[in-house]
Amino acid sequence: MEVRVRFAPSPTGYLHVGGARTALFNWLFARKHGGKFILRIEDTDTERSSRESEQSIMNDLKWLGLYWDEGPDCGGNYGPYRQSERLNLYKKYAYELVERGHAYFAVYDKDDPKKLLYTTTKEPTDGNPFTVVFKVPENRKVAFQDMLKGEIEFSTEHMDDFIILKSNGFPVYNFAVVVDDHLMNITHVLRGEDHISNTPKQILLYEAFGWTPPKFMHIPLILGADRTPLSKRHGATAVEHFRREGYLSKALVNYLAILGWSVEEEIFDYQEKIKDFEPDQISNKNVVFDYQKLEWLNGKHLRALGVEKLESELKSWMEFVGVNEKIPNSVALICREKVNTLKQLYEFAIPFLREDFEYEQEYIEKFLSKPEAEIILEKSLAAFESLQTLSIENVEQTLRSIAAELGFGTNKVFQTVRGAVLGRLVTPGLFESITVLGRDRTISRLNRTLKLLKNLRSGA
RNA sequence: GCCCCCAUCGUCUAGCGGUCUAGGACACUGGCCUUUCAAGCCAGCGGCACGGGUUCGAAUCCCGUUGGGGGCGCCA
Repeated sequence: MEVRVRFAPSPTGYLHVGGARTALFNWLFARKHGGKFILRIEDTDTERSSRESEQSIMNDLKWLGLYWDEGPDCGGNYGPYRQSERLNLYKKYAYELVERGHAYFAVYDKDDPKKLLYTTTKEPTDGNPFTVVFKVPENRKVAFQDMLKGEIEFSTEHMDDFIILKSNGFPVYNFAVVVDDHLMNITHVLRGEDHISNTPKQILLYEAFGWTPPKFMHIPLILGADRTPLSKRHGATAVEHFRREGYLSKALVNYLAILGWSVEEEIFDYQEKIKDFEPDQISNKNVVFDYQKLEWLNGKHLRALGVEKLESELKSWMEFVGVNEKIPNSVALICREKVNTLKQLYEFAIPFLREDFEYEQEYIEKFLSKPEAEIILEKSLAAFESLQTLSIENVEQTLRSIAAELGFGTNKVFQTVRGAVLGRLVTPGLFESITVLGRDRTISRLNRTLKLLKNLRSGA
């Protein structure tokens, strides 16, 4: 039988990392088994659902590379894939349950909807609002095999009858999932652990219909550093935020995969990990989201990128955040050695992009204003003017001999020059930086700094 | 309150009764490298929640306690 799994977000906000992880595991499972990954939008909460949120969730999923085979945008043989478009189905099946004696109508006072008037098994026609309520069998054990946690058993003595169809005609979550998962031929339900206690209710519904339930797997939740549910208080949770901050989607997915899943080599491309994915290898305890490890991992991915890939990642990130600038590959290549995200890389590259870069106050105080600065810069200027082409080797040789000639430490000379050509004290390697800037720009920057130095003198 | 799930370094984990003086990764600390900052390499710090069993032997099995998480909606 073909494996069919689904990711079923409710479009009430952004895609957060928890949802992304659930989606990833479903995607991995489908791909591993050559099955289908379905996207279903659970928009039965008319108050909170929105099309904007649905769209942003789909955008984020695509950015992560978690493409679906069937969904509201691309269709499929089991549509519609938006629950709000399946209302007739839910009504039909809810009424069928009433006919079979597993459910009943609950009628409320139209002036006081909280007040239950009576229950009946005939569709009410008195104009009062009514719901369809599932009748939970008394004193039954409901058990299921969870793919991660083994057998889980509940007793119906702790369960009350529950509404399956609201008075506005919309289904309630527990009912809609069952109808949809069955009708869409879902074989495996991989979802968050917060759904464990919903499972017995759903199984009762499958039984009432005489349907076979899918296999269930409940994935542990992601927590913040203080072990409370991950929220904005702990930092970012939205996938889009990480994108904005300059994380690579491959790195984010890699981190999400590794979070609770132990593998020999931690750094990988999830596309190549499909064959190794075994859902029962996932840890069965809640995990704490570690921002530092994510950043470390992103740095690893960033530095491993090929030149063209680095260029295109940088370009699409800048488009995404609305930065209008062109970073030459030569600059990107030397900057990425020092940073972990595209955003950090961009900020590191700024002094290379603008001739009117600013000087850090610390540079001026600690180096430019020192008496030795002028001679260092003038010597450097003269040296670079006499060089035709720059290479890392001859730049290094040039600067070292200036230090030797003047009898200054290399640190003093290098830092003075570094600030003179880039305005900052923390930059990529000096020799690489100067080589990338090229002879002319290096000379004009040295001149500019020398002019500043003189202004400083006369002003003082 | 009731029901369910979970429990190894700060964090993510390896471990599935003896090979564990508990291994790895991130973080942290120190060293090397060195032109700043990183990267890289090396070293160090640091843990089986507690109490009972079972067993010749327990991080590993059982029970309890404690702790954390989830659920108990005309939310999903």
